[in-house]
Amino acid sequence: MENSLIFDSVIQEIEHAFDLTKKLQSHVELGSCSDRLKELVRVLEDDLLQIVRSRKNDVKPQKKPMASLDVPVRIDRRKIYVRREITATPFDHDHQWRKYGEKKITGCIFSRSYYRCTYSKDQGCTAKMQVQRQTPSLFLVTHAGRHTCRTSSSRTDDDDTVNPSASHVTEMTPPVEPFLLRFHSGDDYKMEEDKSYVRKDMVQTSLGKLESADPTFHESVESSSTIGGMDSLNSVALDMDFSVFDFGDVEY
DNA sequence: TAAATTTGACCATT
DNA sequence: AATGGTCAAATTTA
Repeated sequence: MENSLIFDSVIQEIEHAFDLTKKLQSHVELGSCSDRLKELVRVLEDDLLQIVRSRKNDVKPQKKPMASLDVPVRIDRRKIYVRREITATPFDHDHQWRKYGEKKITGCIFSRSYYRCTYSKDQGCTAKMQVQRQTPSLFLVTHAGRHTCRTSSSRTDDDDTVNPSASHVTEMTPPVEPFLLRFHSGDDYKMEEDKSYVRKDMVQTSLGKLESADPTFHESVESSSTIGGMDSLNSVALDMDFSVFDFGDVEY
């Protein structure tokens, strides 16, 4: 029980390292670094990728990793229940959400989106949700607070319990088509789809809705001929379906 | 035209 | 000053 949580946390850290390495590699590839250095970074990235991939061969944590995950840990009034999960399908069919903000987060490629319950106003429901796209196909979803609203679509629940009857999760369509991600110089990034780069401001990332980019904004590729691992990342990401990896209380 | 989203401003925290 | 969360006016969508 406890172990699966730790296991997932470690994997999470490695994935983070992998992401950082990709960043490093893009800088190295585009810069005037020695071939030796470029090679080293490639090896590093490959090694991390292998570790992430090996996860599939290990014992997967159950869909319901911990009983305690289902029990909101409430300490005091200043803290509210928070649950985080990484998923390729950041949908919540049981509740309606209203987006109220979007923010560029330092160190993150994609913007973070902020949602509150649609009925927060008329029913005083305080449930909130953040969606942070981390890779082309994975989203970190942070739920904060519990739904107190009563609507036709929300069932009995004292929800908040992670309740992915496996079918409910797996039958959902992935929010976006797989596509490649590459970094450009500086903090800029661009999407690659069919050998074309897409301008950053053309990319919509709210709740998995990815608006098809305007073709007129495509640019040709110059230097980044082979940044390996990106294809691999895609496949890895798609292999990793729903899993809960963390939870905790957060001050508000 | 009501509801939902977008987006820069605003604010609190560090 | 930088950062992240929220507000709210403008804009888009159904």
